Amino acid sequence: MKLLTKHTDYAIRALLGLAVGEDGYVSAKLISKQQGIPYQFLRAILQELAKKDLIESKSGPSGGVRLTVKPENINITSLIEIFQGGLEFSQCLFREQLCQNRGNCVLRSELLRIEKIVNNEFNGITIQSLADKLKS
Amino acid sequence: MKLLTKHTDYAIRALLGLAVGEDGYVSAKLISKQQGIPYQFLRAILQELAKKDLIESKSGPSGGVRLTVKPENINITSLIEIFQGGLEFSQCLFREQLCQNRGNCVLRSELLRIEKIVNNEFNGITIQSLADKLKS
DNA sequence: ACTATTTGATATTATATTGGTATCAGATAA
DNA sequence: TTATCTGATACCAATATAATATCAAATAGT
Repeated sequence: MKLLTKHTDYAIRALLGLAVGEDGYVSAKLISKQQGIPYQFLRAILQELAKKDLIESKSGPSGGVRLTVKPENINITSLIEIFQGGLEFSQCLFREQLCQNRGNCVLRSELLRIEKIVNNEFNGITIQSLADKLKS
Repeated sequence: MKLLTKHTDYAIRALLGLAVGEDGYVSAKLISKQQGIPYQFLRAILQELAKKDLIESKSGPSGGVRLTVKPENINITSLIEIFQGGLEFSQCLFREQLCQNRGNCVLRSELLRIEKIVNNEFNGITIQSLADKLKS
């Protein structure tokens, strides 16, 4: 069971690469090569990050993307939100009807509790904190 | 993103039903109806639970399944283990090669840390504790 | 013995999610 | 003008999950 999808995983790697690298625009092509991320897949991810204004882009030669937000202000929770629509550990218990029996509900409340714990943990992990760990 | 698959979800519901219900064998047919679980799907789940000796079964009319383990000794972590092979939040970072760059590793250690927290929480949730919440 | 009901075992299909690719237009630096 | 880049979008592939179907063996009641 994966907590992070490839989208989120690659987004973290790409942002981490931008954070620790030189200033200025970096092309998707280069990031793809450096981080071992499939090119077209990465492109889609970067476009999404640009839409959410975490990075900005420039077309043409010497173009690429660069951070617009400080690495310490980008946490994993927000990336999970963007690429996975949040965690929603208990969604499976809803489906069409909403809580057929009480048994669902007692489990659901536990799942929501755990979801909060995990979200809180991810809130504390930022691109900067990962970059710091990388250096040490 | 679902933390529990339907297998685990249904297993919890079925066990919870057995725990709060009358003693003696209960047929899959009845559990299926009571808990709103697809019959054949439930059968497969019950067979798995029987193999793991959490329940025992009897064929024939008036047959069915019943608990062999006290509800307080069945926790969610063990069910996740049976039906999902554990959580393994960080598996996505391995794949074929093992840690292409250091960036993976710093994230991986965080995921492992969170995985432990979640496993610990699920360890504290048992069929009995859910049954208790159900009554209150 | 016969029948209905149940589980054991196993194969198969369906659906949803995730992961990845391809294409073409528009921007821009040299 | 050309090569290099992003924006937008459509599409395909692989995998995991969810669900169904079938048949043999066990067993209780008659």
